[in-house]
Amino acid sequence: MLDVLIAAHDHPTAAQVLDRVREHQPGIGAATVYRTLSLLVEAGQARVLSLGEGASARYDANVSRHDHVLCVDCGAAMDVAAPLPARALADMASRTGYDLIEYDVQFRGRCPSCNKAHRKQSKTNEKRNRSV
Amino acid sequence: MLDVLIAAHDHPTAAQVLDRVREHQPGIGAATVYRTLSLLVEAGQARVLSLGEGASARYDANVSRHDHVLCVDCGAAMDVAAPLPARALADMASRTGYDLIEYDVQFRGRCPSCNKAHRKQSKTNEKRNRSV
DNA sequence: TAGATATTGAGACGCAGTCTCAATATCGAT
DNA sequence: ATCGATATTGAGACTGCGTCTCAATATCTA
Repeated sequence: MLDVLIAAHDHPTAAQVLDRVREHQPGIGAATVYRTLSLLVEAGQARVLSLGEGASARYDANVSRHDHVLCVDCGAAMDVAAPLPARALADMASRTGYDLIEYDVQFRGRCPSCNKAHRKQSKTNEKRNRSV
Repeated sequence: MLDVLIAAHDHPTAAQVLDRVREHQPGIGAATVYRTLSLLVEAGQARVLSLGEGASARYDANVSRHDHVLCVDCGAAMDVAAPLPARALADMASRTGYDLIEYDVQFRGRCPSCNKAHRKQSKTNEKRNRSV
């Protein structure tokens, strides 16, 4: 199960993890997968990401500190590093009075392919913004 | 309704917004509030935040770019500014090939009061970590 | 082998949010 | 003012994600 997560570099949702695990182990129950996922997170073997508000939780086997770039159209997520200087963290802590544990930066934009589609879209169709 | 949001500085969830609106307008339906909230967001009058994975969406009338510090215990959120240098954004864009629209930084930690409670907790009870 | 304990899967459940649709309100023309 | 067209509303059904419950099964220990 961790293997599945490690093999996946697309930050799958729990549902996707479930599907993939089922390919190897057809009978497995959803509860088990959700449970195990939580255990992995608790044990520090995986992380949960909240990428975007309506979106469901996504899992990442990359446990080291890193950030994400997220495509607003297709939802693709990629890892990036955008470390804040240690000073910034310390400043933030003293400024807010919080005891800071971690942070991450989330960039939102359009991936190259969605970007292309988007330009075409808005050229042919300036006013209407939903549908097809 | 926007007034409610502007008056609220605690980044309320949709449900909280609903409650508060109902104080002034008892008969209002949930659908209307959710709808209006989405409209406000679409119109750029409000923002949605995804603070933490299991959490429900929270709304913020502060539309300018800013970041958040979030308490992992009580969920309190406060605004902070942690602007990235313009260079960093441009670098990130060229490095990833994404067309970046926005970003934000999310700090997680413990607010002063939860922090106090937490220390006391872990002193009296080092092994057990859940329950009372 | 027998009993105690832990893990599992099916399905019930809960919750946030969305959709549907009939009822009501608003607007515009006459 | 009156009528009809259009837009907005609220109640409640519905959906999807995730959790809880619980009986069945597996594992472990003596």
